[in-house]
Amino acid sequence: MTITARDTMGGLAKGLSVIETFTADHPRQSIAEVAAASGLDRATARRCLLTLAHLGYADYDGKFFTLTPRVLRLGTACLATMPLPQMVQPWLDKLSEALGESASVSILDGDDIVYVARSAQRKVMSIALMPGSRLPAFCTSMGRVLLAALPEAEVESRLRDRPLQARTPLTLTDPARLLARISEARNQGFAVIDQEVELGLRSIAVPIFDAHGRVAAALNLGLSAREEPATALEIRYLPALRKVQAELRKVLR
Amino acid sequence: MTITARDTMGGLAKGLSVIETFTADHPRQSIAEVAAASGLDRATARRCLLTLAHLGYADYDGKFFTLTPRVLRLGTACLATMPLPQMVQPWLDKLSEALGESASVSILDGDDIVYVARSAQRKVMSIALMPGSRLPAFCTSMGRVLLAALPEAEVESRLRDRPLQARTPLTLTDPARLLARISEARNQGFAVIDQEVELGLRSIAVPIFDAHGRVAAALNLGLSAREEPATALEIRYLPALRKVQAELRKVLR
DNA sequence: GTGCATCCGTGCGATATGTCAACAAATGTG
DNA sequence: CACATTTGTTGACATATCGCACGGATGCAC
Repeated sequence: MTITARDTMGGLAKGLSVIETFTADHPRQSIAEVAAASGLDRATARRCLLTLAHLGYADYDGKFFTLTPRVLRLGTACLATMPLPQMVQPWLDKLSEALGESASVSILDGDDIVYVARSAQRKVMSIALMPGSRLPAFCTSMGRVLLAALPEAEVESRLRDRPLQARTPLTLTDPARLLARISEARNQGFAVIDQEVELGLRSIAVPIFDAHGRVAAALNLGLSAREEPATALEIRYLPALRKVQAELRKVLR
Repeated sequence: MTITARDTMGGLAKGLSVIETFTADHPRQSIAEVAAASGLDRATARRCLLTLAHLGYADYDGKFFTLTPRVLRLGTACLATMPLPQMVQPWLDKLSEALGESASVSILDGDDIVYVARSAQRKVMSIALMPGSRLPAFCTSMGRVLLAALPEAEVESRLRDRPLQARTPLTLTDPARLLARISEARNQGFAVIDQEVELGLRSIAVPIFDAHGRVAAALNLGLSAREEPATALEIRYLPALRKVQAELRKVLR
């Protein structure tokens, strides 16, 4: 079935894009700012914003709009519909407790990985990660593992199309070398990252398969960078990850 | 300024209500199911759903729709715009580490408290709480403290209007007694809950004030229920909470 | 104050879209 | 298999809404 203009609602698309214009850099916006950021006409942006305010998704002080926590319902509605988080959470808790490190599960959404479950132990990252948090896929261990599950050509075009922004001096940004690392992850069945997201942080990830053998998500451990070489992570942590991977493979879908 | 029909966008309101029909109980819905749940005409629900699918907020297999992680962006957009989580996170981390217990900050949204930041230690609750998670205000320590900041008449009408569902045999559901406990929280400046949310779980909360003296949020500690009487929590944990409360009062807004 | 710039709210014609009804296909039922 | 029910889709019409343009308000520089 082909989608025609008759089958869609422009107003909804516009309103959602308005919500997405609110970022950490632009938490309070006037009508004109939202219009500029979303590419909508001011009159249209105004209608979207007033509608959001009327429904309780936004506050309006007569000059600026801000989003309200009500918007969070939309996101939690989504998380709640995913069976994955609830299935993996007990395993994450066991894993992180046994190893004394933070364990997480994420899935791919566009160019980002999205955390869907997490069991945090001591803090090694400067920012607090939580379900819903996003990180670029290309420089994270879970991202590499998830990208490795896609067709190679797809990955290649993705890496070429978007600018890859280095987050630390160690971040790999060369598409060719990234592709090589992703291939390596595909062949080995795991990925190790050494301080490419944040200095002092290493991580190791494995894919999570469902019963059909499809990649459903990625599981990782976040570790502080020590003196031992990054390759030691594989020996020390991979067996535990593989064990959870095998268990989840039995129960998923 | 009064809001007229000319100033709003029906399509946006309908689309958002469609998103909210997706819950843990209804993760996969057909057009007719969404129409019934949202009260929209089938044709209208269909347009909303096709639009969401077209924009990548939903998947469609020809029969059922599901939400995609892209919807999470809406929620995280909201969390990212809130200055509070980032301001309080370091304090939460310090507090939870020093006491070895989980600390959280939440705000009020309607009848629910919404977690906006959390630093988890050992697990005492059966469900994983995270930023964006919701619990009913009336039976939580943070909820009591936040309700105490509202006008008494407002609280009274809220407690009367909604049915108060007991979560454990210990949950208070009598409006009059709840009002008394909320008044107590207002007078004392803190609230203690003993296994009203979940058996085995106690918690103590204080309000977080901004520099103007307005209640900006609530801060709590989640504790496992032990043999000591619940009143002992006050002596053991209140000083640390008061300290963070005082520090945050200086830096907020 | 004047001129300039920006922003908000509003009126209007053109278009998009909601509502309702009808219909065909799918599904359930005896 | 015949029948009743539900579901997805389409068409037509009334209405909502878009995008544009204008006027008034506000703030700023000089």
